[in-house]
Amino acid sequence: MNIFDDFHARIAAVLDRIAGDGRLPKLDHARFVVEPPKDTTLGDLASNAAMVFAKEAKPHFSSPRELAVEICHALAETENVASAEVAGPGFINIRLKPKIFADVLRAALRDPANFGRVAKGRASALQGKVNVEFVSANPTGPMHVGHGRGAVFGDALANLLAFSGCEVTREYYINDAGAQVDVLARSAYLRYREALGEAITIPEGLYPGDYLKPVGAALAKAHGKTLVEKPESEWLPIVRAAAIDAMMEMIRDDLAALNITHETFFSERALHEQKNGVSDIDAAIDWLRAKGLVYEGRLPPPKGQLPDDWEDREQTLFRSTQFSDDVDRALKKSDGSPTYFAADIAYHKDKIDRGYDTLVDVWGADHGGYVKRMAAAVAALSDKRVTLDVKLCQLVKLMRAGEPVKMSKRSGDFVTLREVVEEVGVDAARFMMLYRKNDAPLDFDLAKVIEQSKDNPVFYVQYAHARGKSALRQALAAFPDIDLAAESLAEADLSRLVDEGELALAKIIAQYPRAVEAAAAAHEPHRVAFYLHELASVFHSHWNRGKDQPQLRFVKADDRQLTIARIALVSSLTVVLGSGLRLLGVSAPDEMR
RNA sequence: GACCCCGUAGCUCAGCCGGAUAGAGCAACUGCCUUCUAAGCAGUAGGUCGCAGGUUCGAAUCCUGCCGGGGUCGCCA
Repeated sequence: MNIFDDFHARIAAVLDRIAGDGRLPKLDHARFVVEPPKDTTLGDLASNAAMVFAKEAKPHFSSPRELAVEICHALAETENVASAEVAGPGFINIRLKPKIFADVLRAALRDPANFGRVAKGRASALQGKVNVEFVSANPTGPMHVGHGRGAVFGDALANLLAFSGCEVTREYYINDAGAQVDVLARSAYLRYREALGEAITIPEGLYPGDYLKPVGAALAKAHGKTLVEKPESEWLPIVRAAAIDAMMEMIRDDLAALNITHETFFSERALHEQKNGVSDIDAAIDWLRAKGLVYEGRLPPPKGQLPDDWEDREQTLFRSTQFSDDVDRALKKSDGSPTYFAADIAYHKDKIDRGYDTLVDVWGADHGGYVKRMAAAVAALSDKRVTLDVKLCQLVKLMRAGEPVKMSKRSGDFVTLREVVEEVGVDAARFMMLYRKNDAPLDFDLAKVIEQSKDNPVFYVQYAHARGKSALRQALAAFPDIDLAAESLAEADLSRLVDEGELALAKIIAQYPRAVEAAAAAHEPHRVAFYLHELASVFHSHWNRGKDQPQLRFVKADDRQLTIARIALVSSLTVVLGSGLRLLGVSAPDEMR
């Protein structure tokens, strides 16, 4: 139940009726909004409908206010409207009867799992099949904190979209082709020889981390000394495959520690494999070539700093400029092998062929320069049917009590994601990474996120949930026979909720469906985190009023019916906190210990 | 040189498909614990929304140009 949707529809109906009289043209209802007013004393809902359509209304309405007046008159006749007034240049401010908020609470209590879910067919952006590709860390070592941010972001976004009616696939693109997995293989090979008793030194350019030791040991166990005698061309594919498998297993474990699982793992290497003499990459390039979007040509040298080894040469190019990229992009390296971009084209073509309507790619900010060409490729490959939304996650700066944590990748002395999760816990790690817009840098303070105080938003929101549950326990202690089940509380006489603090809580609970929908449509999970923080704040505030005014406390030992009504309110609060935290992948504890 | 992101309170950031007096947390200051968990709450103070133009009835929000910070810039992934 979304009261904002409800009134959007009511206003749309009024506009249609006026249009039926010939006093307005057919209007695009998506242009106006119904939202909470800036100042809650103005009412419960506000709409800009009359102002947005001022131009269209001009022939029959001398001012936006005049149109607003007519809309208000019509709305005042509809259910649960206490008043509808025009304000300022033509705002429509609506005050609702408390009954509608009681209805909202009942909706939350009767179907806790689905409260806030976006109604089917509501928003066109929230339908169909969506592929969320995230993490896609190279399988060359353990995940670090930056990977973790993209991981948590992608996972929460997938949760949100699934909750909002999309059919969602979580996907991981394994970069298991190219030079760096060969480097991985050579590094693992050294560890293999080490496991056989050789003394090794790891040269510059190979991966020095200890995490390859078990891979070497496993290889030694499986192959004995047989690989030592083979030339690199023979051992490399064997070692590489084993090392990639081991790295992916490690990465999956790292992700599992954050409660993240992907439905699909897609191998880049598979795109390079020849089937009947043709790879998927060849096929994708041919497909584009048939559309006239691939040609042989020369690229101007990059401006600014010219690479040392720049050589002007003819190459295979994709006409990404036809899809508003800045230059056409190379598809083949100088040795004739496909570029990373060419593989990515084949990969995205595969996703499009699998029938997705929307593709979301979650990348690190250092890939920003890659967005335009990928968007161009998806537009070309799908004839502009499929939209690609690339979400760039900015860097995470790891801090400890205000001081940056020193990290040096060179010495292998960097803090892994796993270490962070083990230190602060899944809940804190996830919440803090989502309590920031994805394109803003994030300071992650290891000391602060485990602090149990209101300064820590994770704790603050979880504490609100625990506090709510505590109130339910207290109610049961006072009235051992009451039924705390949500569906029973839904039958409470909610007209007993008349205090302004109680109503304020009900009103913000009523905003949950709107917050979820907006977050999902914008692909911005952080909005849910901020909403929950605000909800918690309203709750803590009301709770504390009970200190000076005992009659406002949730449990009234001398008034069973009032207690049940208030407990119903608290229960719907925990429903919403639980629902929102679940979307973020953060637990909602019944008590804080 | 080009492209992308960012610039909002002392600090960290919300708000941005235009809407009413620009918000929160921290830090500062003042109050509230014989408690349904003070692990919290109430209040005070703090702003040329980087600068300058433009569009509009209306701009933190959209457009243009600057300034500052970060990122990226044939074959890396």
